[in-house]
Amino acid sequence: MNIKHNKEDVLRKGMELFRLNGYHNTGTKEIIKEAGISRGSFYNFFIDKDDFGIQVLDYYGVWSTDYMKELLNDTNLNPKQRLIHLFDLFIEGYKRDHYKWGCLLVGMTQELGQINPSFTNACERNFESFVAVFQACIEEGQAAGVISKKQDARGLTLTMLSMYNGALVLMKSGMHHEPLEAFQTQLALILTP
Amino acid sequence: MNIKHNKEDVLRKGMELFRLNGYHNTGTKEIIKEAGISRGSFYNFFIDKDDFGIQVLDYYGVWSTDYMKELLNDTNLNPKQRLIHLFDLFIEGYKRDHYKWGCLLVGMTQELGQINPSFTNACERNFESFVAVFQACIEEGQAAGVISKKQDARGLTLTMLSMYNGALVLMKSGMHHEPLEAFQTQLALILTP
DNA sequence: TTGTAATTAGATAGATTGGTCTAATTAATT
DNA sequence: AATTAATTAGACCAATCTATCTAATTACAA
Repeated sequence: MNIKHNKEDVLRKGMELFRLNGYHNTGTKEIIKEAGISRGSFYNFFIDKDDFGIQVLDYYGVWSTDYMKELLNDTNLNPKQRLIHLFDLFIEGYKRDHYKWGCLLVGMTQELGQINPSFTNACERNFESFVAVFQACIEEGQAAGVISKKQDARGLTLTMLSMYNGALVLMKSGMHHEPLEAFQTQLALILTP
Repeated sequence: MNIKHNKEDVLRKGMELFRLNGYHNTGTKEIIKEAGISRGSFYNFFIDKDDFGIQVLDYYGVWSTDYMKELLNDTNLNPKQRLIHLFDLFIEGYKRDHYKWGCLLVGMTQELGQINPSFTNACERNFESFVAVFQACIEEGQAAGVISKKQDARGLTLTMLSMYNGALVLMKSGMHHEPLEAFQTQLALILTP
């Protein structure tokens, strides 16, 4: 028997398409086709495309933070090493897929930020989840004396996330690996006490 | 007599609208109306919307780098101070306009990166212009011993640009001033030798 | 002034989009 | 087996978008 197509499959496929091609460049037609469901089912699951978009954002947020939490709980490494390891893994993944992915939150913020307040809220909400996860690790590292205290935990987290998101943008613009490498180099510098 | 509406006015208005609302969220209808020209004139100036989009990107690149060069030639300040001053001014501007602007290159990269190779090229080309301008200043600062040499000039430039672009994304997502402040704090740290 | 070029408003075409609806089929439940 | 619920394909609609075209007007140059 075939595996049943459920709501989560559609969300995952939508996440994939939006990350690759953006929100407006992905039609409901394509989502439906790629997810292998019918038009009727799509509009049973979701009120409209915007509703779907926001659910995709939240799905992406949970999907990402779950993985991040997992990596940042690796007690074989100290907090600083965990962060570096996490980004090493992420960047490896981008490289493997020829730098075609990007961060969905970055893309959606840019594309829909000023348009629809629901999207703005969803972007900020999920960015704040990212911040929370990273900040916990940085606080632990600062307390243990393995992460620099030159900037407070929240500020250092925002800096690190900014640096990473910005590097992904440069990567996607066609520079590929170089900005990621610069990020890795500088990350080690700013984390070191 | 009224000031004549020329091609440059349309480019400037397009730049403004694309920065505010994105490429797909801005119709030719709106561009034409806001620029105060006729439909016919628009398609006399530009082959199609994509052609217009790319010319807007290059216009934004020149417009930005011109201003950046001007600020980075202020010999009353040393190179490090010039960079900090430049970002202070930019951030002041964002604040004054209630954080509604963003970087056009970031937005276009995200929205059209994987879609149209002409756009990808235009984004990378203009990002490289930014890099060239910043890198010259950083090299000067490193040679003069007022900017850190922990990372090479190109790497430090990419890092700084990433950090800034990423902070703008967080800003636009609704966090407003906080990520910008974190950026300013960390910028001083990474530039200091 | 006359003739040429540029610009205008706006109708219109053609394609695509998001979203609804229906009638048939499949799956689940009692 | 009988009944109810879920899902399907795809026709369909209204709105929107890019782009073209026309006919009238304006600006400019000889």
